[in-house]
Amino acid sequence: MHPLFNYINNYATNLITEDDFKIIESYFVPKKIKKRQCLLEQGAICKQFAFIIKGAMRKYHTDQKGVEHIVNLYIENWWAGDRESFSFSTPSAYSVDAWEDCEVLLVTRESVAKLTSDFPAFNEMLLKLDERNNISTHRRITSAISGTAEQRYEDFVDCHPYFVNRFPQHIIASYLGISKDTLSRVRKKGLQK
Amino acid sequence: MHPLFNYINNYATNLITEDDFKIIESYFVPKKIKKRQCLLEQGAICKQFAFIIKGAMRKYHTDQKGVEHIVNLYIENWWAGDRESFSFSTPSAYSVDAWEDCEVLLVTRESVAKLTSDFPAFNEMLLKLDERNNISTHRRITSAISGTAEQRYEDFVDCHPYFVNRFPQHIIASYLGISKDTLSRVRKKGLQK
DNA sequence: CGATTTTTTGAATCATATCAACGTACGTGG
DNA sequence: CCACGTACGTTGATATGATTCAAAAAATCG
Repeated sequence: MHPLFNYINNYATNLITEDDFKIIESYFVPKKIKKRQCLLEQGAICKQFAFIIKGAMRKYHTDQKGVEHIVNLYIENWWAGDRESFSFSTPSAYSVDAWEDCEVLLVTRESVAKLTSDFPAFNEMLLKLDERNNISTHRRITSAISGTAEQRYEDFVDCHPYFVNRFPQHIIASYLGISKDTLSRVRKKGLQK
Repeated sequence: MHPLFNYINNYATNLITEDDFKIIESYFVPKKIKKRQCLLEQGAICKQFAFIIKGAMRKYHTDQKGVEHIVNLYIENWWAGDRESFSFSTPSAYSVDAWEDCEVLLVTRESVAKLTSDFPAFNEMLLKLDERNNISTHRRITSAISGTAEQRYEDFVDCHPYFVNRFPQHIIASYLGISKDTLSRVRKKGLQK
């Protein structure tokens, strides 16, 4: 079955049929994104969200000094994009690019609005997605403000084991807000236990 | 007009009438919470969310060493509670208590479900609230992983000026994940500019 | 295989935490 | 109105965890 079909029905209580899904699917535009290619560039407006069928992506902010800070990591069955820019059509503070070659489905804000009103299941999915997102970012903040580098890495491994072997350490370090050198030492220390 | 009435219509596009609001209001239970009194205790299940009419509250996590980490601050026209525990009836990792004497309106999960299905405006409000929350926590994470203590305090003042004179510095320091001593020094430095 | 990316490691440095002491402000009860 | 306690803020000295930088080692990829 199509990953997006499963994804929607996974979240919804009023399941969609395969016929429904054909209509839903027609609102999405398939695209291949090569490694390092951008879906969104900092300063631009996020015109579409991407549902990842295959591959891995990252969202990052480049500061005044040119340093990239990884804000989110994404793999299959995740949505990639900048919500603020997408919803309000404001210039994004983030870039999104492919870390691996990707296959994604793109959807515009207008399509989302249409799908939301036509398909209760789609609406429900978005709701739960938002809820889940809220909860997980909340946890991430708790970890970020209260933990040491070591604790934060442990929390990360607990919450996102599927990222650990999918992204290199320096990317994960940036995601955690610590340096790659520190992460290397933290991991070494962890292994000795 | 009632603050909650304004709040809902502020977010909704299909406004509610005053008659609608009388029904909506009937689902809420008014309560006064004295300073330092808990709405939710860590380990308990969050049975209700509080809409704050008057006063200020905080949410915090107490770690193994007994140190409190402030996770959220709330004032008038904010919702206080732990979403994860509220939605999934799991023990909460957080406590919520009153920092000032408060007047709140309590609502249960069942009432929220009923209100959501009966009043599209209420549903819409919750959606936008979630969206707004997602965006602001996202910004907070960006600030937390990429900035120095000084930058993080500046971001905080930018985003939440109304908190600055409402909560003491040691509370704000904890919210930012820095020590009260460091915050004191950061502020001193800031004044000299 | 060579080229590139990623990881490791040590040494020096820096930012922040910690601790303790003191100063200040505020509110309450006498 | 004063005296006291409590909470809050500031400050210096010191400790510590994390960063930075540079270099080398290891892994990955075409």
